[in-house]
Amino acid sequence: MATEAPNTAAENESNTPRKDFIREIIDEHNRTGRFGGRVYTRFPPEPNGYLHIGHAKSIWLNFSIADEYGGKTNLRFDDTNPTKEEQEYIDSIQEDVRWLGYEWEELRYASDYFDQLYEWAVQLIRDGKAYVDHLSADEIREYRGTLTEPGKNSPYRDRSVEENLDLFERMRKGEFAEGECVLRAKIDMASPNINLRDPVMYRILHTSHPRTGDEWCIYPTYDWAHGQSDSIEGITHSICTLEFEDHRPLYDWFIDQLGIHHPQQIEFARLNLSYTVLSKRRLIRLVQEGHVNGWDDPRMPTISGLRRRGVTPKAIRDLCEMTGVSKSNSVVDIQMFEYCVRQDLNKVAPRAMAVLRPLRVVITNYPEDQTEEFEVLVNPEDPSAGTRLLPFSRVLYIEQDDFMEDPPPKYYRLAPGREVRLRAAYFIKCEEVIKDEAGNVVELRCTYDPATRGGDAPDGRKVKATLHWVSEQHAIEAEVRLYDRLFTVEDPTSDPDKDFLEFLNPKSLEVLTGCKLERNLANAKPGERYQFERIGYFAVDPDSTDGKLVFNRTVTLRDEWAKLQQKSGR
RNA sequence: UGGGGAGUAGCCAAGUGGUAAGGCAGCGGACUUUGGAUCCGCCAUGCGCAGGUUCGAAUCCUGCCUCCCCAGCCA
Repeated sequence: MATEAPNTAAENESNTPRKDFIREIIDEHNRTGRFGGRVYTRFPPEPNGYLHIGHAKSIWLNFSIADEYGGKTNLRFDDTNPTKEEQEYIDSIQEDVRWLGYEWEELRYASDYFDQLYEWAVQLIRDGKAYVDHLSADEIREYRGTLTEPGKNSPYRDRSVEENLDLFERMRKGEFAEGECVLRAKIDMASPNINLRDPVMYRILHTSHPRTGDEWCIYPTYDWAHGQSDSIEGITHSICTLEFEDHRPLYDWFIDQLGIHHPQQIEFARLNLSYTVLSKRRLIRLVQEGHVNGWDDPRMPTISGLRRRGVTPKAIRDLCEMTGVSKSNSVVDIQMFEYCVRQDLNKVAPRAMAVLRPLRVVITNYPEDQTEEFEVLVNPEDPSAGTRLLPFSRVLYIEQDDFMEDPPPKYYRLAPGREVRLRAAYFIKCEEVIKDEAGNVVELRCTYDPATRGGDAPDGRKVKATLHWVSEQHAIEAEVRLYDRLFTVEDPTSDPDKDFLEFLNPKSLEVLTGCKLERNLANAKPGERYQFERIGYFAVDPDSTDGKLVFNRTVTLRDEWAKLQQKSGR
C-alpha cells in the first residue's frame, strides 16, 4: 500500500531497537570505510543434516543485516567432507531458507573453489609455508602437544619445496592411501593457540563427492576452505558462532599469506532453547533410533518439523529478533518461542469449532427436525477475514472438560443446574446428567433459551462461561495429534552421566481420534493453520487424505484454568 | 594450572562515568460472546565476589571466583 512505506519509516525512527554489537561493528566499518560501505554476508551450512531453529538465528542474522544495510547474502554449502554430506540435505536446506522468507543472492558451494584452493595450497608450499606430513593421525595428535604443553615439529616438517610439491601432486593423483599423509600449514607447533600448531589443510579421502564426483581424492579441511571461500565471494562480514573465535587467527593467517580480500569474522552466541536439543549429532540420533518419526516430526526443532507442526516463519523470525544477539552462552525459555507462535497465529489463523473429546448434549426443548445457522466471524482479530456459517441443531457435542458434575470453586463451565453460553448460539442450562452403568457421564440433557439467540440475553442476565460446540449431524470427524515438549527437563544434556534420551517425554505425542469438527473444515488443506477456539492452534498434517483429516496441535492457547488447576493440584 | 570468550531479575537482554531500558515468565486488577486477545499495575537500593579511583562506578583500575570453547585427517 502506498501509505505503508512512509509510516514504516517513521515508526522505525522511534521504535528501532538498540543495535546489537554486530551492527555496531558494521556501522564502525562504514564510518571508517573499511569495506567501502559494502555489506555482504553469507549463510554457510554443511549439508549433513536438516536445518533447525538454531540455524534460523544465523540465517535471520545474515539476511536481515544485509537487508538493512542494502547488501547481499549468499547461500554457500560448506561441502568439504563428502563422507557426511548428501544431496537430500542440500535440497532441504534450500527449501527451509526460502520458507523462512529469504532469497540468497548467489548459491555457491565450497566445492566450486576446489581448484582455486589447490592452487593456493601449491602457492603456500612454494613459499615454504605448507608441507606434506607422513605422520599418522595418532602421531600427529601426539606431536600436537596438549593444552598446557607445546607441541613438537614433525620430522617431515622441513622437507624441501620440491619434495613437497611432488608429494602433494601425488596425493592429488591418488598415489596414497587414506591416512597415509596430509598437507599441513607450517605455522608454529608451540603456539598457545592449538589451532595454529600446523593445522591440516588437506586429507586423502577416496570418496566421491555429491558435486565433484571422483574428480578429487584429496579434500580441503573446513579450516583451509572456509576463510578463502568467504574471500573469493567478497564477503565483508563473516558471521559465525563462538567456537570459531580462536580459529580466527588461523583464517587471518591464511588470508594474509595469500594476500587476498580479507573479510571480518564476527562471532556470536548460538541460540539454545529449553526443553529441546539442538545439536546435529543428537538430532540425528532421535531420527535414526526412531524416537521421532523423521526429520520433520512435529516434535523436532528442525525447520521442517516446526513447519509441519504449524509454526509460521514469522514466529521464528520474531523469536530471533526478540532474543537478541550477544556473546554470552544462553538458553532461551521455550515459552518465549511459544509466545511468538501464539502472537502471530492469533492474528492470522481462522477460527474453528472443534471438540476434541466429545460429550453429547441434547437440547430437549429444541425441535427435533430443526436446523439453523449462525453467521460468525472467521477471525475476530481480523474482520476482513469475513464470516462463516455454523449449523446448529438439537444434538450437539461439547468438550468433556467443559462439564463437571461437582464443580470446584472458580470452575465457570457447565454443571448441573448451571447456565452457560454456546458460542454464537444460545444460552443452555443443564437439566439432567445421563450416566452409563460404570457411572461415566455419557450425555447431558439441557434446555435452551430461544430469547438468547446469537448469545445475548435480552433481560441482561450474564453467564460466566462460553463453550465451543459442534452440531452432531453436521460434524466431520478427524484425528488430532497433541504434541508436548520432547523432553521433560530444561536441559537434557546437562547431566554428563546420563544420556539425553533418558529425559525423553513419554507423553510428547497423544493421538486423539473421533474428534468432532465444524463442517467448514471439510476442505482444509495440508499446511493450513486454524485456531480451534478455546483450545489452541492446529495445522493440517500432510498425512491427511480426502476422507480423513489429521491435525497437529501447534501450541495451546494460554489457559488460566489449567494454570489454576496446576497450582492447586500438584 | 596454555590460549580464547562470557558473567546485569527465574529466562533473554539494553546499558559505553551521572544514579539499572525492554521482552518472556510470574503476580495483581480491568475488560471480554474464546478462562483467548487487549489494557493497567507490580516485579534488581541491585549489576559474579572483594578491594581501589572518583563528587559520583554495572561502566575505570587491581585481585579473585564461576561458566563456555579449543588437544578431528569434523564443521
